[in-house]
Amino acid sequence: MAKKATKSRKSRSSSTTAASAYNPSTPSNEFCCLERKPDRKMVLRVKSSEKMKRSAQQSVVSEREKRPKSKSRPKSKQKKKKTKIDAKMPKKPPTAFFYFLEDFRKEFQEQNPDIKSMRDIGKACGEKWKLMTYEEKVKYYDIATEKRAEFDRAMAEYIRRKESGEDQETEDDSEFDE
DNA sequence: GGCGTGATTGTTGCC
DNA sequence: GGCAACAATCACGCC
Repeated sequence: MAKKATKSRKSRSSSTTAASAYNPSTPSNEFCCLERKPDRKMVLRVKSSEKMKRSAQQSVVSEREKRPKSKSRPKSKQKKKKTKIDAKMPKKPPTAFFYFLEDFRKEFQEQNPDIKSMRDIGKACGEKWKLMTYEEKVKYYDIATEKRAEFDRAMAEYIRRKESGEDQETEDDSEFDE
């Protein structure tokens, strides 16, 4: 069954997410984010694209393989989102894989016009991704890194506005029940 | 008509 | 450190 963490984590993630873990005073020209430690202290964590790319190389070895292929997570819970998250809160930027998926989908549909299911495309894309070299992937990581930097700035701005009370209306708006 | 599902990997937040 | 949620996409199914 679903672990108890699932529920609590879920509710937490929808209310806190990156927003609460964000420090608006954080310089946004660098890749930074805050990590909340168990002692509730915020620790600045600097993330460079280099680190991302390094992790990318590791992922080529497919760390994901440790995870059960499919049905690893209850999909029924996955798409819950769209809940009471602030509508003005920036969305999580897509990962490098998702940018590749965009390209791949177009190609795949050209070559296989009869296959339209994202399930099949996702599978094929995942396999292709694993076969790709780091050099092939790096451009997508670059895009993802850029987008994340944008997300950082947008989030900082969002937090600033929220703290200054500019977004109080939206807060009210997004707080329907639950 | 509208919403949830499924399939993928990467990233992040929290315990 | 490990696990779960969420990011995009869209045909299809169900209510």
